[in-house]
Amino acid sequence: MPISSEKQKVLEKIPAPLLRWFHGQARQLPWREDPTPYRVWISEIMLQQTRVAAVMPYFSRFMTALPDTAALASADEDTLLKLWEGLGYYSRVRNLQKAARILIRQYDGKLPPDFEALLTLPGIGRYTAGAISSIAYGQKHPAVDGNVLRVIMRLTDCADDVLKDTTKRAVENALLSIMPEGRQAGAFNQALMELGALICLPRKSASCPDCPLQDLCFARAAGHVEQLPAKKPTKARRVEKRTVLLLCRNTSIAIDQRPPQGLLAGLWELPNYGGHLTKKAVLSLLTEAGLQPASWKKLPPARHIFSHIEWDLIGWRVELRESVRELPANYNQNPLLPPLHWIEPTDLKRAYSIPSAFQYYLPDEN
DNA sequence: GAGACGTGGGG
DNA sequence: TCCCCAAGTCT
Repeated sequence: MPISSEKQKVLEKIPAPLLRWFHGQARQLPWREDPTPYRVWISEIMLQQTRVAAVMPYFSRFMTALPDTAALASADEDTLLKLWEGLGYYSRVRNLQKAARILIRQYDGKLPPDFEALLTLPGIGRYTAGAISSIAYGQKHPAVDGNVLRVIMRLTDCADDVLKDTTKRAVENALLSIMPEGRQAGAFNQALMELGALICLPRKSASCPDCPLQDLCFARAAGHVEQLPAKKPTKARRVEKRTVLLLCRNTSIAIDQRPPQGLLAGLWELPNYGGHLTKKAVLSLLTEAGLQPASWKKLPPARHIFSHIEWDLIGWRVELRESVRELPANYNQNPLLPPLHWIEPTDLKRAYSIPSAFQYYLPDEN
């Protein structure tokens, strides 16, 4: 039992000062202006593991391009990925469309108000289902994200591992018993998150003197604020050496499309290979594919950090012979070289989604 | 339960 | 430079 009855009593004192603070200090955010179910849904998906500042431009653009579930359900893959390019966790946008198609088929194109029904939709887990049902529909259901976890673990001076599902469930239960009904349910959830985002910040960044709940906070009283929330240490990410090729032919460059599953699924990329390839190795690769290098330039090394992988990158810029107008018919039979698409750099920006992992080797903008 | 899944900002 | 982390979900 992570939260004693004594602490549960204190939690009961939270809603009033918290809501008062929220109504005075809440940020004006695009999705708060007109919190329709669709807008709340899209914003919540974008906000998963992603900062408000990063989401802002994506949200407006997305809402303009795909203003409702019908538009989302019928959007083509390229449009979808382009709208998400740079946001990361690309399965989110695929799930968004899967869910939209389900909504069209089963729910008259609308988000259902019930937590349980929302939970069945792809991409919607307990947090998001709680957020949509409370914010858009005024249903009394908690929405426990990283902010809320931090706030509650501190208020109750609880050192349970917040990465554990049982901890999250316990917090949901504690909140369910103290949160208000109706319209205020959504405000309460947002207020908790807002407090975590603006005041009850991680580690040394916490601004306890500004906190509307400072007098109710057990961690503050015990001097434990900086140590909470507790998390099991993260495992080191694995390092992968890769070699990126910037292949140029006249004004065009070569890109290929990543497989539909896994890391950066379906996004476009510069051709790249495991390991750090020597010039000789790249030469034999290209020669086997029937391509004729004319000039070479070694590009500076770069490091790209994903959540679970680290790419240790080197790159080669290879100018192909202009005389090679047509690619050899067998080039895409070469298992070493993926099917290449030769495109103008301006078209790349216009129509293809490229993960930021390749930014270091993309031709300069101008 | 643990690992896959991105990116960029801030201390 | 390095490390933490941000409105999580799926397998």
